[in-house]
Parts: sequence; C-alpha cells; structure tokens
Amino acid sequence: MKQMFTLLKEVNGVRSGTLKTRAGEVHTPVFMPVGTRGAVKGLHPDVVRAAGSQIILGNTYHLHLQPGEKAVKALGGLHEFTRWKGPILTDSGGFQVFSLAHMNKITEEGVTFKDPRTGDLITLTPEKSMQIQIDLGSDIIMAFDDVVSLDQVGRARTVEALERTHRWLDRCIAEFKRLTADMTDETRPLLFGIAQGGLDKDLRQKSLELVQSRDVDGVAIGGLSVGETREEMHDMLEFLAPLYNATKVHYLMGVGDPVDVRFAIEHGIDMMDCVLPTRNARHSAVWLAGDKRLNLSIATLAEDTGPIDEGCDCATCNDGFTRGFLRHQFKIGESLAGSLASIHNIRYLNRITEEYRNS
RNA sequence: GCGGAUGUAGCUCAGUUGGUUAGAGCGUCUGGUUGUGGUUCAGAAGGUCGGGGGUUCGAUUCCCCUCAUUCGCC
Repeated sequence: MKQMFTLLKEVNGVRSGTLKTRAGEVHTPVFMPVGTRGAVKGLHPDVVRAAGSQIILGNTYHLHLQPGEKAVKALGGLHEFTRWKGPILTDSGGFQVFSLAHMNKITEEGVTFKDPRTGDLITLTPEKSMQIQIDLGSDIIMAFDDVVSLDQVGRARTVEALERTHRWLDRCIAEFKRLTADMTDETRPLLFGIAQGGLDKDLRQKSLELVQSRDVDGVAIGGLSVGETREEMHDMLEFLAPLYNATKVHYLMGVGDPVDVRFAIEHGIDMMDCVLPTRNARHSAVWLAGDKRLNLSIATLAEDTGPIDEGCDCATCNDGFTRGFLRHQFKIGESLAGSLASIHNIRYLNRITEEYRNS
C-alpha cells in the first residue's frame, strides 16, 4: 500500500502531518465531529466546515439499518447524500457490538443484532462491514473489531476479543483488497486497523505491533474511553506513545474531552473523534477557555448579555448570540440552542488541534 | 350585605373511615455523558399544610373564628 500519511514535523512528541484521502487532504492533528446517521446533529455541513472541521465520521451500523447502504448508494454515496464536501470516515459497527451488547450475539463469524426498530435480525461480519462501508462511499474505512468492557466480565474476555479482532482484521484486509482491486491509490478509500487490549499493557503492545505489521493505512486505538478512569487512559496513552509506527497515522477512537484531546496529541495521536461536543451542547454544556464547563441553562444567565466565551471565534460567539438568548432557547426546548452550542463546542476542539498544528 | 368554592414546595396541584421523617410534575441548584439507543441520566435543596383557637393520646384531615382569593345572588 502506498503511504498516504506524511509526517511534517514532530516536536516533543506532538506530531503534525497530512493524511491524503480521495476526498481531500486532512491536516493533523485533527478532531472529527460525529455524524452517525449522515448529519452532525442539528448542523448544516457548511457550518461544520466553517467551525474548522476537515472530516466527519459516519456510522456503518446506523446507516446500514436506516436507510441502508443501497439507498445511500442510489442517492450518490455518502458525500452526495449528506452534502458534506470533505472526507468521511466510517466506523465499522464494531463499537455497537459493545455498546449494544445486551442485544447481540457474537460468534467467530460475526455479530447478529436485532434491529431495535423493526425487530429484524441483522448479521454483521468483517466482510459485510467492508462491503457496507464501500457501498456507503466512505473515504476511511475502519476494520470490524471486537470491543470489550473493562469490568470484570470484560477482562475475562479481553484476550479472546483481542485475538478475534486480529483474525477479523485479516479478513477485513482481504475483503477490502478484493473490493478495491480495480481502484488506484488516488481513487481507493483508506483502511485503518484497530488495536485493542483493554488496560493490559502487554496485550496492548502486542495488539499494536500486530496491527502495525499489517497492510493498513492507519492504526487506531480502540477500546479506550469506555468507562476507565482518566488516569488509566492517560497511563495507557503514555505507554503506547513510543510504540507507534511513526510513518502511519494514529487515531484514538472516541476521545473528545479537551483535557484528553490535549494529552492524546502530546502523546503521538493524530486523529480523534467524539460525540461529546455535540451531545454536551444539546444538553446545554459548553466549554470555556481553560477547559472549563458552563451550563447554559442556569437561571443566573437569564440576563447575561455576553457571548458564550469572550475570546471565542466560533460563529455563535461572533454573531452576537448572548448567553441570555441561548439560556432562553434551551429552557423552551428550541433546538437552535443545541445547534448554536454545538458550533461553539466543535470550534473549541478544532481550535485546540489548530494550536498544536500551528505551533 | 348574603351564599358557595378554594387556600399544601418558587409555580400547578396530589394527599379521609385523624396515625412515624407531608408527595408529584415543572422550576432551581449540583454532578455525569468520551468509535451517539435522538427533548438525556443521577442526586440535592426547598413546606409554620393561610392565621388563631378548640376537640383528641395525636389534626393538612373534624369543629369555631378570622384573613385572602374567586364565583354567584341582592
């Protein structure tokens, strides 16, 4: 596989580089807002772009269930469908195996879900996940992995999940190559492998080495930010930092708390995604300079004439929306409030990555 | 003036054969949310039960007086 990532510089463990995709270049470090079902909730794609986003994430599991990859393909693929003009990364559905664990059955072949909407049984396998992501028109395809919780039940399964993830990775690679055989390096999507291993450093190292030994465009760290303490996660990131293959891009999945974003970037991570900026925003929580949090619906903001954050350059703060107005819209349940706060939070994370990129 | 109805948490109201620390929703406040099960989840604070008197072992509950609000009739 041709090398699609170019490391431009590395200073004190902080990397900056360029990832080439068929839908455009991505400058790293980068944060990716999540648009599970084809839209970053409540936001016009242009607004997401204007907040400094370069790439967004979509979800195989959700889009497969509704409207289905056939419909997306018929509508021109994810880009035409969503009107997002930049690169799109799709999650493989592996995480849903974990987050919806109470309603699925995992075997060596794959995972069988019950569609919560229709009750239909849905089977997802490594091959199927690749096919769906190709049909969706994804620019960065994630391997189908087996994520485990970090509690006692999960620990017992960690090794099994790890080994299965590795076997599934090889199946993903084989299927990916088959599906992209007629494509060039300029027209093919990228494929990322995922390292697992829970909080076991030995397993993590082995998993990372295995993934990096395979023919993938990027390496992702999965199975973190799933309930462990911040200390545990940081400790693992610190441990992994010197073990990465420097020529590949490093994607930490599911992390988006500003404190964690900074820590990750300072420990060799190039890409991250998270629902936190948008989910928190819809629940009226915004970030302020210094990684502080503010609840926009508290009564003391009722007559506050200031913007969310004085020094912020996001569209919401720039356009003069006051805390008093936002608090009011949150109180009456107007979704504009969540949209405006989402813009702010996404911008906040993007600004962090920009600072590292430009430093 | 006469008659009726209603007064319980900041708001809207539950709460009888009188019985421990009087409840709910909303609101307020605090915390949570990390590869999205969509208007979230958890917790906390907050009440002289309009006021006074009486009956009773014990009254938000029964009786009397009074105040307030409200409706109807002269």
